[in-house]
Amino acid sequence: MAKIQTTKNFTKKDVILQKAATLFRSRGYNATSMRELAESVGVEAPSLYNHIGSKAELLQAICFKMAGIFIEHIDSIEQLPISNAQKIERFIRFHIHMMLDNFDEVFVANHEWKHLDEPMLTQFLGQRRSIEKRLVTMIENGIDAKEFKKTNPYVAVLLILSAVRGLEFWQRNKKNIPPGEIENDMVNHLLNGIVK
Amino acid sequence: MAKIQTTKNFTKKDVILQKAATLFRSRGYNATSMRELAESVGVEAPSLYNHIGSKAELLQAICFKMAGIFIEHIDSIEQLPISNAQKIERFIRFHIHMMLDNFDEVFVANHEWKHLDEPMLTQFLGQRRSIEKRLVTMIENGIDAKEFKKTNPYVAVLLILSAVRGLEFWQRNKKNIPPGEIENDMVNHLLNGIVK
DNA sequence: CCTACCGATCGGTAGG
DNA sequence: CCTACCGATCGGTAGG
Repeated sequence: MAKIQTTKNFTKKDVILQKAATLFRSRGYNATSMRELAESVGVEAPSLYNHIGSKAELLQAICFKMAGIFIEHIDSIEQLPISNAQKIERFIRFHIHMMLDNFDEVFVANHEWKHLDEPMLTQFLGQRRSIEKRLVTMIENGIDAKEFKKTNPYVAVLLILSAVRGLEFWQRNKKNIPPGEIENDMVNHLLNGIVK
Repeated sequence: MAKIQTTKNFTKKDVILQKAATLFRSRGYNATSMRELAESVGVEAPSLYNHIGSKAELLQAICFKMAGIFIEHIDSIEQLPISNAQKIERFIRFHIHMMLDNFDEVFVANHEWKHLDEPMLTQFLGQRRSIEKRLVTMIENGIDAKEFKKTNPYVAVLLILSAVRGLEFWQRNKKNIPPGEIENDMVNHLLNGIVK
């Protein structure tokens, strides 16, 4: 029996979505033309519309796919029988892995969502706020349980999310530091600080 | 002798620049049309060109003005007779104040710089890298002086810069927390962590 | 999947 | 500072 060929299990739509993520990330949503996208896919611009409905639809697909992945991860974390500090640490590590492994898509969801049309814009912001709220609750619970110092939980969550998001810039600099070292240094910094 | 009127010491160009910063921040550089900008200034689009050279020039002015302010601040900090940890703390507080007081312009310099034309793009990235390098040196010196824990100094600098930049999102949420509390909580988190 | 082409909108200029 | 208008480019459609 021959081995089943799984290498090219991507539909044309998948390819378009992936190329769109790369272009939206590097040039921005508005600055990316459908002609550029078509060229990067290897067809003429009108041919794209045999696989997709519109440019806006591509942005929506990317943003909601990423939001869904984060929500799913928080769902799973919340049910674990571990301390709040450990939950936050898990989330930070997951977020870092997402940044490193799905750079283009996470970047687009983080920066280009503002070009979503209504009502998706409102819906997306609602999902993001929900993620933030659930993290805030973890911090609050951790403060109550004396795991964390007293601090404003919203400030802490925003600081953590933004700090990890900073790995965007890393991709450009590309210092050759092993990813594991980056991850551990960031987790230590965000949980325990850098001052001796 | 009448009191000299200083209230409206802004040139039309200043007004245009300020409105441009607000629009570029909220809608993005490419998504902002000169017609929108004109309307927000209160003239017809072609009239803008009596005061400015091009749309690209507006973006340049904003980006390099911000870069200049940060470079100037680091110049002053480097010469102070204080510890490296204190220098980093000063920079963090300065950065926070910039985020809170010059939100639109800092945001544009942080996010829309990628739409700069060459050779300004290269020049801007050079200035930014220079700022990062000088902060890295402060962290390195602090590690050598046993003020900071051993950690990758590039990771630490990127984490700090990105974390403070996260105040962008704050503006949207607008929880009513006094700015002083935000500032102190962030400084403590970035220097000493949140775990007890 | 292509060629041909659309209406809309863009940044910017001419001329006064 | 305006009206009138330009060439270029955009997202997307028609028709095959």
